[in-house]
Amino acid sequence: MAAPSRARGEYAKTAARRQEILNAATDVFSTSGYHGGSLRDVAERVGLSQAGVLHHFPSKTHLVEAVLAWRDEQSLERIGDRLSAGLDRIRALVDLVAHNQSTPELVELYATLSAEATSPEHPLHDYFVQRYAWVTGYVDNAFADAAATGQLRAGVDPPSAARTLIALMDGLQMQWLFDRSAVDMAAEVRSHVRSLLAVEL
Amino acid sequence: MAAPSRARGEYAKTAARRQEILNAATDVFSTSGYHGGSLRDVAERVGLSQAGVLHHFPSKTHLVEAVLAWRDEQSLERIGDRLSAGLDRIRALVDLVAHNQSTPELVELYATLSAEATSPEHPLHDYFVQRYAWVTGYVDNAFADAAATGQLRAGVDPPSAARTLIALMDGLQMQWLFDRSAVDMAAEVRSHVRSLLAVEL
DNA sequence: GTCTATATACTGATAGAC
DNA sequence: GTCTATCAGTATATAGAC
Repeated sequence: MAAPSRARGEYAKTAARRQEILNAATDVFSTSGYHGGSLRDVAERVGLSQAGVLHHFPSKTHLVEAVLAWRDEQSLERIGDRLSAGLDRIRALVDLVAHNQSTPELVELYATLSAEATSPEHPLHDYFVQRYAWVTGYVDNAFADAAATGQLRAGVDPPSAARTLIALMDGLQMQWLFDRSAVDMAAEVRSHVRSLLAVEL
Repeated sequence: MAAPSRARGEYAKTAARRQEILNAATDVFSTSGYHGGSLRDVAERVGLSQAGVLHHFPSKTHLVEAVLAWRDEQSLERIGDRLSAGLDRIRALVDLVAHNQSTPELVELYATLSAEATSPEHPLHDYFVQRYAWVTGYVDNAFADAAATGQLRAGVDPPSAARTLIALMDGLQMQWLFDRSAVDMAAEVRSHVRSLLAVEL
């Protein structure tokens, strides 16, 4: 069997470089959005030429998609132990909001890109359509589980509760991005969730 | 007294042209944002050259600021009879949400621009900081009035209720922009407000 | 008031040397 | 894997004719 022509260390170096680029790109796209951010900005931060960046990611669109894929993977690792369901899932969500308060950069990334992507021609439009569908379904299932075991206050409709909770989270993020001392996102979300439940959170 | 060198009709024509440009600019900035939208796009829609547009508005920043000033003026005319206070103010807000459902373009304009403007270097950053401060105070006052007359459910904190209501509205708009059949913004807002009140809305 | 022409700068992407 | 050089496209803004 022919061994690969490069030693293992070379691959690791490439992977590390890709990671550096993804980090820099997160910075750039979160502050300037997709349209406003440039490959040259990204390249400069990582000490590479613009063409150097395009060696690792063949286009700007590929790059921004890779950023989101990587960040989603990370979020899933945080939340995503598969046992979580029902109220546990809601608890994990509240914890995620609390955690987000320590990563304004990521919050800004999703807020900025998703707003840009409401336009159907935006390269990330389909990504965010799918993302919203997935998140809504995820939370809806959790509330439906809770309802089935009598943990939901009377009159609370799971699908509506899901839409509302996600909307609240997104909207609080906007206020928080403009003034981080103005809002305690986790506290507001926790208090809202409590108002939906018939049991302790 | 020397009369102006132009007849009244000339001024009216200029004002009409400015208005055409503002309409076109609303279109462009709402779909592409500030960074993504270009003066040439605006000019093309209104049948003018790019330099022609810059005759009426000296820069892109002036133009987008004029768009927002004009739209704010319109919104204030809708909501803004000065007698509205307390619960009436909240009712007017819910009505505004219902009305917004017939103007997706405007909803998109504010959603897109405000997300872009979270970055402090964005030309609209200060505008949106002020806007959020004003809106939050406006709603906070309404809830405080309601609390003082016993119209608020026990345990509801006016500042928190204000932040939460605004967040809910902003967040619902995002979901609605991605899929207008997925959310009934007015219904969700109305139902949320009811859960805060000790009286009928 | 509107145009054409232009200055200046920056964009994403490609070609090819090393 | 990274570079320089470059292309073609677009941007905002200005100068000056009409």
